[in-house]
Formats: sequence, structure tokens, C-alpha cells
Amino acid sequence: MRSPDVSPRSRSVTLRATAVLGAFDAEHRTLNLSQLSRRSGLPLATVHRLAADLVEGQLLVRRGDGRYEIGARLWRLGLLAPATNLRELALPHLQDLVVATGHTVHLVVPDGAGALVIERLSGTRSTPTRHNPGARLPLHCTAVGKVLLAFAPGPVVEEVTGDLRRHTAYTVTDVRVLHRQLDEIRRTGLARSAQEHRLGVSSVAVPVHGTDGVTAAIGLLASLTGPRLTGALPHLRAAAASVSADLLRSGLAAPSPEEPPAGGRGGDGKSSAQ
Amino acid sequence: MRSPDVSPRSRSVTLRATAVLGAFDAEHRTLNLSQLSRRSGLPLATVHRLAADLVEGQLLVRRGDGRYEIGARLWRLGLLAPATNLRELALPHLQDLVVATGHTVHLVVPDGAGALVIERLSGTRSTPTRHNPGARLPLHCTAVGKVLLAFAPGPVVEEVTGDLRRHTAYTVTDVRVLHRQLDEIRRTGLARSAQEHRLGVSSVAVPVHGTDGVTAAIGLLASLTGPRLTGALPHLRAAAASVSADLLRSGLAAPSPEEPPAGGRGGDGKSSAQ
DNA sequence: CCACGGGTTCCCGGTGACCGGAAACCCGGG
DNA sequence: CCCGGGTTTCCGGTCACCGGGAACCCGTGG
Repeated sequence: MRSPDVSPRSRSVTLRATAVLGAFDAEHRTLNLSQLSRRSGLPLATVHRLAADLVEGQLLVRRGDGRYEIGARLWRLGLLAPATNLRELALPHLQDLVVATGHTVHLVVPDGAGALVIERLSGTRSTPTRHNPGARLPLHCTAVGKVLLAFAPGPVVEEVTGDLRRHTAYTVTDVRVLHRQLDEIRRTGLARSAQEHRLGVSSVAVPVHGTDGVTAAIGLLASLTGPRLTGALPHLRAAAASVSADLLRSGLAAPSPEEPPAGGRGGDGKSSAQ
Repeated sequence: MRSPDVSPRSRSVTLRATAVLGAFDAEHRTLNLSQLSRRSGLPLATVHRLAADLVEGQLLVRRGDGRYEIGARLWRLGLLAPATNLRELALPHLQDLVVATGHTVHLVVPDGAGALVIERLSGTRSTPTRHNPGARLPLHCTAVGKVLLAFAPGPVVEEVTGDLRRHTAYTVTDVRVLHRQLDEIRRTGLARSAQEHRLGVSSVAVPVHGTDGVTAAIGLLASLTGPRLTGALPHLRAAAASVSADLLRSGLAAPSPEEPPAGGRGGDGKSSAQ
């Protein structure tokens, strides 16, 4: 489970294809065939064939210059992930928050031992920006991360506290101290991080409550030189409350539109478009 | 090439796997095994195996109740699509636009004979909302669509004008009239649609200029009962100009970070994480 | 001019992964 | 208890996949 290698001796074709897709990341959004081969660990001839199939299936696109990139079809499929529900629902409130405070806003959900950035908004000004949607943040040294950690299941807490990696001189690496902070967070419903992840950047965050406990966190970022965050706290809490309310109201993570009775014959074969 | 059926006699395993993914759409974000089988047109046993592989590859996730949904991995991969570049770049300006006008904003790009919605923002109020990111809009009866159509290559124009489907009583179905409108759009850089797509909804849109011509369109939506759109035009034009400027400045759709010299040996094998 | 290197495409014989019908299993409802 | 829908497992035949290797393309520099 620790192996960073994604494609050692993948028996199944599907896994190999997945390995090809996995060759793409934030720093490599377009790759030529050879790069694809090297980064996926698959022989050139093999990846040539697989990539051709993926292009035919529209998951990849081959540009004029021969490089591959993620296709619109894959993009659209990704939008069907549950993360999108949360995003759509929260977006208006996040916008209000940006407008009201002028700070950069993060919406994150737990993802293993990390925090997955679902959305990041910042005004045209006021952007110490980084960490676009899709990025992962550590749990122990960001405000949003700490919120999630404070309400995370035991195993996750253990995994995280087992490796408190230092990011800056301010990163909390003492398990004791961290646990005290987590207690405080559970008590107050507010987490802080002062330059613990990046120098010059502070943040505050609050939990978002779903049907089963804390399912997300909303945070504000500010550079030390800009306006302080304290004044924004009421807005932050209000936004989180609104999102939680909408979340519960919409019964997310719930049964979902359950297939219609399907009276007649087979009835499911092929029908709707997006 | 015309067959609407996506998975009739797909030779390659990869295409079958793609067909499984294709079983998901906006109305079917979670599916159980049988639905997956029916919607993908593949035998139960086959889809059972393929889905298991996809789950292992993290493209799908199997929930506690046995249903499948799009996995976070796939979501993140999708974010690597070029559409995301445009979105990130445009987002701040779109927000300003929402704040300044109170209307709902659409950012779309051409996709075959349709318009692909890249982003849709609306204030907490003022939301006749529909058409989330990932949705496709027709080119002949929406403001954003007409903008793209006005600057689209010949074949696309032919395909679209060959089938001017009526959506409401106001839809323009006369090719002559449409062409006159397109001329006007090219002249003025502004497109309108008054209830041509949905009753009670009007829209205006302007083009966004990239390195090679018009690469996107930004539009405003308003219900008939709400405030008029005319007052918002200057803001709309300003936003589009800002996005165009950022787009050209960042040299998008351009070479992209070109692999570093790669001096030493093989050098590309395996390295970065998101 | 040709040699060279990196990327890409094509070929092809061997074999093991894939296929999918069928049967067993599970479970809630009547 | 049986029934029906969904899910999982089994298994032998065969065919699609595999990937080394060679040919091809093209810009570079000697």
C-alpha cells in the first residue's frame, strides 16, 4: 500500500490504461508518446497502442503536434464525481464570502491522510494564490487540514501524527501540541494556522457538517501584509453554516435519485444525454 | 462513423472500459452493477470484471451500498484538461462580473457542434440557474452559442444550420435570419438571445479572443422578470477584455512548459506528485 | 552531403488474459 | 416457504494483447 509505483506488473489491460492516464499530473498536462511511456513505466509499443485506444474513447486527445492531453470527455466524466455536488452547492456562499472579506477561500474534503481542495476562490485583488482545485494539502499544518483532522477517524489521525513533516519553522511537529490544538478546535469549531505551511501565509478554517459528521472544511487565507483575518470570522462561520444547511437540506450522500420504478420492459438500456 | 451506439462491437478492452465509464451521466451519477451493465450494453459478468478493475485503478469507487460512482482520482485527472486552464484564468473576472451585475454568468468553449459550459456562476440571489459546468448548449439559440457560431469554421456552421431545432416559439429556425444575426455579431461583437432556448430567459454574450481567434464566449443570463441586461453590457465587455488579455498574456494553447532539457540519463521516469 | 539521435509508427508470432454463459449465492418481500 | 432481482464466482476456448525490433521521419550538426 505504500508503493509509489502505480504500474509494476499490472495484469489487467484496464490497469495499464489507468497507468497511462496516471502519467499526467499538474506539472505534466501534455505529454508526447515517449514521455507517456517513461512516466507510465510501460513499453513504447504498448503505450502507443493504449494511448490510441484512449484517444478513440475520447479520454485523451492528440494535438496537432503529436502530444497527448486530457480530453473533454474525461473532464466531463470527472465532473460527475461527488465532489462536484458539494462544489455546486457551496459555490454561491463561497462567493459571498470572498466578496464580504476579500480573502482567498478554500473548500476542502478529507481524502485519505490529506485534504483535497474542491474549490478555491479569490478576488481579482487579494490573491496570494496557490493550490488550485485538485491539489492536496497536508492535514497537520493548514487550518482546513486541522479541522478535518480534529474530526477524522482514529486510523487517519494516527497516520498523520506518525509523520508530522516540517514545512516551515512554524510547523507544529510535537504530537502533544497538535493534540491540544485539535481539542481546542473541537471545542471552538475554529482552526488556525500561522505560517505553518507557507511562510507569510496565515489561515483560519471552520467545519462543514453533513449528514454524517464533518464532511468538509472552509478556510480563509491571508498574507501577513494584508488585512487581518479576525474581522472575517463572522462571515466565515455564517458561510459554513449556510453550506451545512444546504448540504443537509439537499440530503447529499443520501440515496440519490433512485432509478424510476421501471415498469415496462427492460427499460434502462440507453436514453439520456447530459 | 455515424453510429450513435458507443459500444456495439468494441474490440479493445480499453474501449469497453470507456463504455463502462460512459454509462455515467448527469442524471446517473451513481449506478449499481446491473444498471452499469444495461447502460453500457456489456454483459453482466464482463462489466463486473471491468468495474472491479476500474475501482482498483481508482477511477471508480464502490460505495457501501454496492453502487459505483466516479472516483476522486478521475475527478482530479479531469481537472488536468485544458478547460481548467481557461477556467482558472477567467474565474476572478467572472466573479467580478457577477458581483457587478447580479446576473448569472456562463463561460463556454466550442465543442464540436455545441457549446461546452466551462463555468457557471450566479449570486446567492438572482439564479434562474441551470446548465452546470460540463453541460452542452446548442449553438443556434443561445447568446454564447451564437458568438461561437459567428466565428466557427465552415463545416461546423453547415452542420448547425442544417438542423435548426426549435426549442421555444422564439427559436430562430430560418437560416437566412440566423446568418444575418451572425453578421451582426461579427460586426458588433455582441450576441443576444431572447427566450430562444428557454421561455422566460434572455441572454447576451461576447467573444473571448485567444491566440488563434475566438476561443470562448462569456454570457449573462436574466429572467424576464428581473433587472434588464442592457445595463450590464459594459461590465460584460470589460470582463471579456480582461479574460482575453490574461489569455494572450499567459500564452495559453501555446507550446506549454516544454520538457526541461533533460541532461543526464533517461531522466523522466517517475517524479512529481500533484 | 551524410551520420546521428530522438521520436513515432508498424509488424508479427506466441500465449496468457479476457470473455461471457451459466450456476450458485444473497436477501428482502409476500 | 418460494420468488425475483441483484451480485458473485467459475471455467475452458480463443482471440486480442503484448512488446521486441525494425523501419520511418525529421531536425541538427559535423
